[in-house]
Amino acid sequence: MLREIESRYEPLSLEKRIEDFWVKNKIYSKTRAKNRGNEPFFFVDGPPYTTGSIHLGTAWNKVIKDTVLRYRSMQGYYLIDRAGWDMHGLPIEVKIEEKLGFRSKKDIERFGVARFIGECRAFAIENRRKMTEQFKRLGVWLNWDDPYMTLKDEYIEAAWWTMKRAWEKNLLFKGERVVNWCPRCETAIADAEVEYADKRDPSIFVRFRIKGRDGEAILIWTTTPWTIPSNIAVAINPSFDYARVRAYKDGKSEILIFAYDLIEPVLKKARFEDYEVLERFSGESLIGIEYEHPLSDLIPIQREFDHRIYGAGFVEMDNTGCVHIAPGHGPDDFDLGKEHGLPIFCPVSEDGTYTEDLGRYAGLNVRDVNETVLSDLDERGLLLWREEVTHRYGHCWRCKTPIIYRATEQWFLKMSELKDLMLSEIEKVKWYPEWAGMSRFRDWISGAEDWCISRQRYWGIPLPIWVCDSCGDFRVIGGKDELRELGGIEEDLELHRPFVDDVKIRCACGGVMERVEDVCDVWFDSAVASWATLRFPKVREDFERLWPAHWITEGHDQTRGWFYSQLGASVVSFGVAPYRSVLMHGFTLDDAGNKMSKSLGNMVEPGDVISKFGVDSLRFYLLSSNAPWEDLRFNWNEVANRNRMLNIFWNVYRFPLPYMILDHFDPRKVSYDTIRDHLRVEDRWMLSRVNSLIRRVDEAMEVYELHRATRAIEEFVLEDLSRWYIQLVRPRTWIERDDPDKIAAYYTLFETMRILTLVMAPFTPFVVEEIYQNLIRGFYDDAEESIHLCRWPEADEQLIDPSLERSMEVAREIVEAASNARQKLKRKLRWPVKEVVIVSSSGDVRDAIERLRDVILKQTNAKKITLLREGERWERLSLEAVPDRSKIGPVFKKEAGRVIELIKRCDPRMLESALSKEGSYKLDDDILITPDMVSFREVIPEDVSVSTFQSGTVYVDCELTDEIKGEGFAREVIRRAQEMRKEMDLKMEERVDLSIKIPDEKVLELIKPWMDHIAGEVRAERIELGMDPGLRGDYIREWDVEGIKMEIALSRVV
RNA sequence: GGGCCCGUAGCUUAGCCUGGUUGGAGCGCACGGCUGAUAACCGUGAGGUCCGGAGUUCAAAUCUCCGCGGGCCCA
Repeated sequence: MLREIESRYEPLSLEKRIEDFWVKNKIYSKTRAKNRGNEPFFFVDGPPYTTGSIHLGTAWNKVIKDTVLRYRSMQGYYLIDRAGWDMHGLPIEVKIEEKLGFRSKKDIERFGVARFIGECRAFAIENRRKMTEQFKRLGVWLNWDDPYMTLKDEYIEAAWWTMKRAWEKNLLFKGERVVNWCPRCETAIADAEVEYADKRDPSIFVRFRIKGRDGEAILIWTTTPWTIPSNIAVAINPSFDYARVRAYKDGKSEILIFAYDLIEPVLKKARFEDYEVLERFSGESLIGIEYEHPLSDLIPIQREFDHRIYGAGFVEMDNTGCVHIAPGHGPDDFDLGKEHGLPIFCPVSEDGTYTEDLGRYAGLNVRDVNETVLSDLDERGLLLWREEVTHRYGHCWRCKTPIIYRATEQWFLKMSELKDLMLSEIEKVKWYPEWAGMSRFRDWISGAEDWCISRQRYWGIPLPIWVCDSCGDFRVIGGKDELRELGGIEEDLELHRPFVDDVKIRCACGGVMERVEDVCDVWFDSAVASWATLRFPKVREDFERLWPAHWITEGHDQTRGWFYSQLGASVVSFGVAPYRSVLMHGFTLDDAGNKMSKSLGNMVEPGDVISKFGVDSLRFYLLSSNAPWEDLRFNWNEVANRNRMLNIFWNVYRFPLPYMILDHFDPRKVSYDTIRDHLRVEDRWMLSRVNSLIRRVDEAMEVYELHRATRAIEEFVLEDLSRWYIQLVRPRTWIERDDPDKIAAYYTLFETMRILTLVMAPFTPFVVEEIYQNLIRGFYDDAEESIHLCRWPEADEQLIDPSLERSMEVAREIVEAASNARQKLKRKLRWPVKEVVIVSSSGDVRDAIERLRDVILKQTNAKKITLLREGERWERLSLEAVPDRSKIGPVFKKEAGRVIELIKRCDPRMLESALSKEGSYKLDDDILITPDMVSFREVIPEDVSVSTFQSGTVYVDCELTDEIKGEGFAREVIRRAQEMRKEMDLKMEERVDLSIKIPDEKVLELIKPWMDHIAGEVRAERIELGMDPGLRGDYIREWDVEGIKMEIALSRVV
C-alpha cells in the first residue's frame, strides 16, 4: 500500500534513513553479486593519497565514478570496483617528521627506521579510515571493504614483479644523472614532485678572466652564486654574434666578452660611462678559449681542472649570452659535461653541505653560502654587478625547501626507449574528450625521459634490487616467496624497510648481495594499480580475463601523473596500454575561477555543502554544472538551485499520493493495454516524453557526457512534469467518481515516476530510493529490494511520438502567448475569455491545434479556439484606412482635404480589397486614388489583447459577458471556500455545508446558475446563497471579491 | 617562455564542431498570476561591447590570426 507523505523534502534525514537501509540490508553487495557472471566492466580507481580529508575535487572525482558505475551496474555489467589508496611516500614521512619534531634524516635514523615506518603506517591507515567514511557519505559505492592499498604485501609484490620485468627486458639501469634534490628530505625527487613558486635570488654578472690575456674577461650571468665554486665551463651559442668591448668607468677601462646584441643593456646596467666595440665575431670562434676559475685560489681542486668555453644550443640571447656551467648542478650543464667529457664535479653532500673538496667552503650549506661567494668574488674584482630578482624556482612538493640539482647515481626505467610504443598505444585508447589524449598527452609522451624511480627515503616500496659487494652485479627480486627462498628465510617476511634490508643473497660470483637502500618513487606505486587491483601476479585468471581496464577517470593534472605512470609501467611490463577508455575531468575552482587552496582560504568543504543541501543536491550539482572535462567554479547558489529542483521533484511525487490513496489506486490492476483507450493525448505525450528521456540519458552516458544526462533530467522534471503535465492533470485528480479518465492520469503519473526514478538512480541515489520504497515496493511483493538492484529502463520506442512532442511544444507557446496577452489587460486566468484566435500558416501550429485543442482551451481558459491563416482577418479586428497626405497632396492639390475626408468615410475593408484587386479606386466621379495613397492599419478593440509567439500571433478576446462574469465569480467563490476548508484543516474527502452572502443583486443572479458546480468543487452537501441568507457555520469569513464584500460560512458535516 | 583547455546578462550557463530568422535558459531583481504541490508553484519584464582587436565571408558568438584574463601541465 502507498504511504502518504506528510513531510517536505528533507534530504538530511532522508539520506540518513536510506544509508541505514542500504547498510542494514547489504544492498551494495547485492548489486554486485546480482551481476556476477555477466559481461564485466573493469574499473580502476585512481587511488587518492591518504592525507586525512577529502576536498571538493576528490568528492567530484568519486561522484563521477560512482554515477558511471551505478549506471553500468543497472545495465547489468559485472563491476570490478575496488577502491584504491595511495599510502606510501614523502608526504606522510614529512607529516610524521613534523609530528615528532624531526629536522633531518639523522633524526629518523636515531629514532629507528622500524619505529618510524610504524608511525607512517598507522597514520596512513587511520587516514584511510577517515576518508572512507567521508566518501561513503557521498553515497559512493565502491568496494570499500576490500580496497587495494599500496602498503599491502600483495601490492608491493605487484610492483616488484613489474620491476623484475623491467630488469629482464633490460629496461632498468643505474645511471649518473642530475636530479632534483631536496636537501632537507635528503632525497631525489621526480620532476612531477617539483612545485614551482616565486623566489628572490641574486642575479649577477661575473667576470671570468681569459687565460693569457690581461684585463680581459668573459662575462657570465647566474642566479645561483653557490654553484660558482663548482664551475667547470662556460657555454655560448655558436650561432650568436659576440663582441670584445672596451668599457669605461671612473677613468678606468677593461675588456669584456659577451653577446653583441646585449652590449647596450648590459653596459647600461653595470653603469659604464662609455664603450667601444673592439671586435665582433661569431660565437663559434670563442669555442676552446681557456679561462681561470674565479675562486681557484680558495678551492685547490679547481686548479686541477681545465676551464674552457663550449658551444651549446640551449644558450639564449638574454642577460650576457654566456652561461656558467657546473655539470654537477644542472641538467643542461650535465648533458654538456657528458658530451665533452668534462668532470661531473658535484662537491655537495646529501644534506646540501659542501664536501672537503671545496677548500674554504667545506662544511658550509649551499643555502647559506651565496653571500660568502659574492663577497669573495667582489674582493677579487670579479663581481661586475648584482641585483635581486624574483623568479619561478622549484621547491620540494612536501617541505617547500628550494630544490637543488645534484649529480647522483640513481635507478632509472628506460622510458626514452619506449616512447614510440607508448605513442602508438595511446592511439588505441578512447579519450573523453578526444583532445585529452590526442593533443595534451601525446605532447607529454613525445618528450618522455628516463624515469628516475629511486628515492633515498624510508616509507615506500623498497626497491627489490640486490647488488653484489664483490662483483658489483645486481639482480631484481619479483616477489616475497622468491626472496625468502634466495635469502634462506623460513618465517614470514615484512617487505618494508628496515626488515627487508637485512636479507642477504648469495651472488653467483660467491659474494654477498645486499639490497640497495632506496625505496621506490611513490608514483610507481599507483602505476601498477591496474594489475595490482586484480591481485596479479598472485592471481592470474582475472588478469587474463579482464585486463586492460575498461574505464578510468581522473583530473587533468593526472595526464602527466597517473595516466602516464600507468602507461609507462604497463608498456614496460606488457607492451600495451593498461586502459581502454579514459575520461579526463576538471578541477574545482572557487566562484571567482581561482584554484582552491588552504592558503587562499577559499576552500569549500564537501561536508559543509552536504549538511546544508544534502548529498543528492551536491551530486546533481557537480554533475550538471558543466562538462566533466571543464573546470568547475563552485557556486553555492547553483547548489541551492539543484536542491530546489529536487524539492520540486519531491513535490511532484507527493502531489498525487493523497488522491491515489483515497481512491485505492492499485497499479497492479492497470496496464497500458487496459488503459490505453482512456489515455488522453496529454497522457500519451507524457509517456512519450519520459521514454525520450531514457534515450537522451543513454546517448549522453554512452560518451560520458554526464552534464547532458543530468540537464535532460532537470529539464524533464521542471518543464515537462512539474510545469506542464501536473498542471494539466490536476482537475482530473479532483474527480470524485471512479472514473477511467482519472485512472488514466494516475497510471500515467505512476508510470512516469517509475521510469523517472530509475533514470535518476545513478545521479541522486538517495531520494529515488525513498520514492521507490513507497511507490514500487508499496505494491509489488516481487519488486527488487532496492531501486539500485533494478534493471536500467529501456526506452519503449512504440510510445515515443516526436510529432506529438513537437505539437505540445507549440501548444505551450500558444498558451504562454495567451497568458501574456491576458496579463496586458490584467485579466486573471480564473476568468474565462470568449475566444482565443491564433493567426499562423505554420503546419506545426495547425497540427497542434487539431490534436491539442482541449489542452489549449483548458490552459488558456477560453470558450473557443480559432485558427486563421496569415492574411485572413478576424472579424473583431477592424481596419482603418490611413490616407498618405504626401502622396495625395501633389495629385489633388486643393481637393486634397476632401479626398482625405472621403477616404476616411469609406468602408476600409472594401477599399482595401478594391485597391489590391483593381489597382485603383474611384471615390467620386472625378477622384481616382491609387494604392500608394492609402495604408491600412489593424484596429484592435479595447477588450482584445494580442501577443506573438514563435510562429504566429495570438489574440485574446476578453469581452466580459454575463456568462463569463458568472463563471468568474463562481470560481472566485470556489477558491475562497477551498482556502477556508484548508484553514479548517478538513480532510480532502470531508463534506461541508456552505452558505454565501452576496450583497449585490446583479452578481448574485450571475452566480446562481453555478450553484451546483460550486457545491461539487467545494464538496458541499448543502449550498445556500442570497443577499442576506443569515449565515451560520463553524467558520465564517468575509472576503472582498472584485470589490464586492462577500461572506462565506462553512460547516463540517458530521 | 611553451603546450592544452576555458572566457556569452550581476551570477551559473546553452548555442560554437557543421557560419544564416530576433543569442536561448536558470538564479537574482521588478511586476503580476495561481491556490488541496501552498514555508510550494507559475508568468511577464528589465538586463548582453557574445573578453579585446584584426582578418576570411554576401553574412561571424560560431572559422583564422594577434592580444588580454583564468585553469592545468611543462620549462
